[in-house]
Amino acid sequence: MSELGANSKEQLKSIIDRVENVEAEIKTLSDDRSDIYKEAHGNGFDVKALKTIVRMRKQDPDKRAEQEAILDTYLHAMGMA
Amino acid sequence: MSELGANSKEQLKSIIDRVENVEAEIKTLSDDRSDIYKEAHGNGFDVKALKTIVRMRKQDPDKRAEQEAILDTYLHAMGMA
Amino acid sequence: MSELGANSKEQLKSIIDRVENVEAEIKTLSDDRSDIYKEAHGNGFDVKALKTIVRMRKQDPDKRAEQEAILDTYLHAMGMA
Amino acid sequence: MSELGANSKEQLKSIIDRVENVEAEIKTLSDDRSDIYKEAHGNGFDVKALKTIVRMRKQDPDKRAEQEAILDTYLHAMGMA
DNA sequence: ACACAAAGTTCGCGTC
DNA sequence: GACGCGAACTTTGTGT
Repeated sequence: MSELGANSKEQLKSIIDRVENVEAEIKTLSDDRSDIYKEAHGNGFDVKALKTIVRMRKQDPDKRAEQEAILDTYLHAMGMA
Repeated sequence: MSELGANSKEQLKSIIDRVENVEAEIKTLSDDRSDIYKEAHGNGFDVKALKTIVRMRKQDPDKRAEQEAILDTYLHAMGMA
Repeated sequence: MSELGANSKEQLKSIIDRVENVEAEIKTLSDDRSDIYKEAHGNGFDVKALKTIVRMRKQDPDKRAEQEAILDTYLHAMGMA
Repeated sequence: MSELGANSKEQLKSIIDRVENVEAEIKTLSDDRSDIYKEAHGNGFDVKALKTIVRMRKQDPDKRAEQEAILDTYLHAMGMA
């Protein structure tokens, strides 16, 4: 099997290293988020609902309204609304 | 319909705010990672292969722990430990 | 290292085999479901909304109402409703 | 608000019905799997270890495919194939 | 009841 | 823009 050139080898190592570094940082922040939710839960908040709020605020309002309209149409057709 | 007291309301806003802040940071880092892959692609690397490498390096330690866990717990289950 | 008795060995093989068989059947059905959604999509339906309907019909109405109430409270407190 | 025509309404009900049927079958099989593990547990097997074995057997082929994919695509990326 | 682990589901990206 | 792949999130089960 062929060998990698020295330059490519160094490049490869560097890429992997940089990716793993940012992923480690992401992991830290993700843990921070978990801690916030845990604290909120300790203060009596419903975590599931909190996550729903965050998700809704991320969505584009127009897109959201459109999805809602489709869902309503289907719900109505199914006799669920 | 149930109302939140002024304190809870502030707490709620604070929680959402903190979560959105960490998620913004996560987004930044996630974009950084994408950029690294973009650059690597520009240098002739196959991004899919790079991601596979990163994933495998992450799984290797887990895999090793799993192997040991199997031996331990399974031997125990069979009454040999 | 200890050896498994012949009986236990056969039992073990049987267990693994039976589990893998049911998992194969589950996979088949899961693929069938995907096909149904794919066909629905081809007929102009919004798959995301369809899945929402299915999920809602699975939920206990009382539980659902309770979750809705909490969410409404939070939404109101955040000035989103 | 938008209404569904009679045909679409019937189509919709049919889709939901078919999905719920396959999901019911999936649920049955999933329960079967649980029963197998319950029975195994009654015979002295460690369920967690059994699940680990099943999971590893599932991952092994993936892993092998991954190894080959790495070689192929990575060599290609490095201009060696 | 809580925390941790695993399964299943959903979302987004790159590809064709 | 349809599709498949891989990652992220949600939810369910389990052990403490």
